[in-house]
Amino acid sequence: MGRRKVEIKRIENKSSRQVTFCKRRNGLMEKARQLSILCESSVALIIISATGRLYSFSSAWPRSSVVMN
Amino acid sequence: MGRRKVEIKRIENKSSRQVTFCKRRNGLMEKARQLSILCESSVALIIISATGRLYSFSSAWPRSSVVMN
DNA sequence: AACTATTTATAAGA
DNA sequence: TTCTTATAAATAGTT
Repeated sequence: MGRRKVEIKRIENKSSRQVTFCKRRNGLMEKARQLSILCESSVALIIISATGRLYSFSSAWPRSSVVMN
Repeated sequence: MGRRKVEIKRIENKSSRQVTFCKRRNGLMEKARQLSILCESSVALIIISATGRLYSFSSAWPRSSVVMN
């Protein structure tokens, strides 16, 4: 969704790769949030950047879907 | 993204909630895959439906980002 | 960091 | 229900 259609392969240019990472990471987190709310589902998302930084999202995790031992 | 703008709140109608779950779940998984490839990042995604069915995606998880004990 | 042209996702409809 | 299409949303390249 942009000025050009992009192939899904590693973005070679470092700075545009970082910009894309930031934009798409935010987009993915928001979509995860929306899915959990719209469809009352549980969603967990973990992203680790190439530089080792961690980003995560988790909806509430209903106790009924978790087996307690 | 559709014929109408939708509010982000639980979809009351059961069948349209299921249809939306299927569409958005697929969309989210695909976006997760794209992010991991485009930006050489590690992405893990877990989705559990209201009926308890589990769906997941995980990119390759580089050994260098995992601490082995 | 903000903008906008364009692509992509998807809500309704067929 | 599987396919279509109008429209909303995301985002690639630009400023």
